Amino acid sequence: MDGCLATKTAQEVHLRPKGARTRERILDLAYDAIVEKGFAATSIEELVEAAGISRSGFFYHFKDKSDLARQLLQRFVAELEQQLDEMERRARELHEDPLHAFLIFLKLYEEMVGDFMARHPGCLVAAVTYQDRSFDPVVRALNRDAVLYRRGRFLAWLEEIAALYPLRIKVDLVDLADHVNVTADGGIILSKATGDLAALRRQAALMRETIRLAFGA
Amino acid sequence: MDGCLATKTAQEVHLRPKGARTRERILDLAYDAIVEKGFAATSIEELVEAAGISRSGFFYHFKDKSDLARQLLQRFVAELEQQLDEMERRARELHEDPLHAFLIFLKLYEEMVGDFMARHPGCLVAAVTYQDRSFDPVVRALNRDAVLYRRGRFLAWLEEIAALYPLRIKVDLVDLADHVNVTADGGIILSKATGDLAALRRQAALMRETIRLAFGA
DNA sequence: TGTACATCAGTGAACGCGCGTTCACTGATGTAC
DNA sequence: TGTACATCAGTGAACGCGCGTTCACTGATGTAC
Repeated sequence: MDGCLATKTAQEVHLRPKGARTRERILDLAYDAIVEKGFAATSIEELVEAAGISRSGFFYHFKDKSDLARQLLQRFVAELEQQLDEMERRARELHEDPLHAFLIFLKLYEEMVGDFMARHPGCLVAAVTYQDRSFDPVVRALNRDAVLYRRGRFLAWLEEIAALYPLRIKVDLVDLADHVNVTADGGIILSKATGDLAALRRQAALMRETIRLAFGA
Repeated sequence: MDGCLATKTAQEVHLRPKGARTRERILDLAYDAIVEKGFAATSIEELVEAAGISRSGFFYHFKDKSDLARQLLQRFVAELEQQLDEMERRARELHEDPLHAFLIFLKLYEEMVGDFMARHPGCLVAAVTYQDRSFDPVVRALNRDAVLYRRGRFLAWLEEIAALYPLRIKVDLVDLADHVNVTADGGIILSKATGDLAALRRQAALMRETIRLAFGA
């Protein structure tokens, strides 16, 4: 979850072959539309119209509508993981101690979600999760694996911390790891539902505070 | 959000007029379907087939598909508020002190979400929020107001507490109030995405712990 | 450098299906006198 | 208690539209010799 937070890496867009550019444009349009109104309510017609190609041009790039969903989620998950990797790298660089590094990471995370809502209409993971049965089993499995992977990422880090700092509250580390994702997903829903775009960031800040307190820092 | 957590009050079902019973059955079926695959992907055809009536019978009970959404959300919000009222009443009854009453309330809340996932496929508020543009403005406004109402409910209680107990962490009370909802929504997404149905309850327990620590109890 | 062929990135027309919605009608139940 | 009428809770057939998908074709670009 929080899966939600990847940004577009639009670099060197003009050097890529034409077909890849069109494909990316369709994926961008599909992302926004799906997160706004759902997968079933997003028609191929509206996407190709916005992309400026014909309906059959779509089927040159995607086998069918399910294929669009699959490619979309794959790209999204890859970009997010890359971004988290980069943030973890920077945080670890700035502090040797795993707890302080994690708190720096969460500060970066907070900043990331800060402008996230300003740029994105929502979170693809939440959208997929909430229209589960609209997607084929491959997409559903992809989604589940991505969530579990992030759980594992944070859990490993938290175990490192717990080896050095005693936990001050009665909580399983798995749940603390999930809490990072839960805050992002729930925060995005809160922001979307209320229209208070800054709410997500404030929830991320509260989450960071919770982690800090959990280890008594 | 957490809006998600209402249960059906199926009492005296046999005393109500026939039409009302059919209408309720359609609403129940629509709820499950919408939360599973989304509003646009849920067809009137499948609902009436499952309900055992004809397609035109549907339009006797609902003006159009938007009307179904409106009635559904209205019923859902009303049931949830009623349930929260009841839980607050019981909690306040068990302890005079607002902080301890709130912690009792959160324990009840935790229990409620505990079997929630076992009985429900998801949360209507999250579903509506994530297919925002599939719904008409009335439904969207209804959704926003319901979320803000719950924010207000928890905020008032937290202010009562804060007048007696100093806050131990640097957080706005509004964000702490939102945190209750955020945990529910995010937790449901986590549970749905991973298939780990107990995850939601554990997140609720963590949230309670956070509130407890925030006031240094 | 020129020609032959292959691949890329599409077009345009057509398809059948399922969807939301309407409309004229109906049989069962409730109510007034 | 019986009859007249109204309302309730639907049925069945038909509608047009938009959707996802297919198919035969094409003009531009890239590659081999």
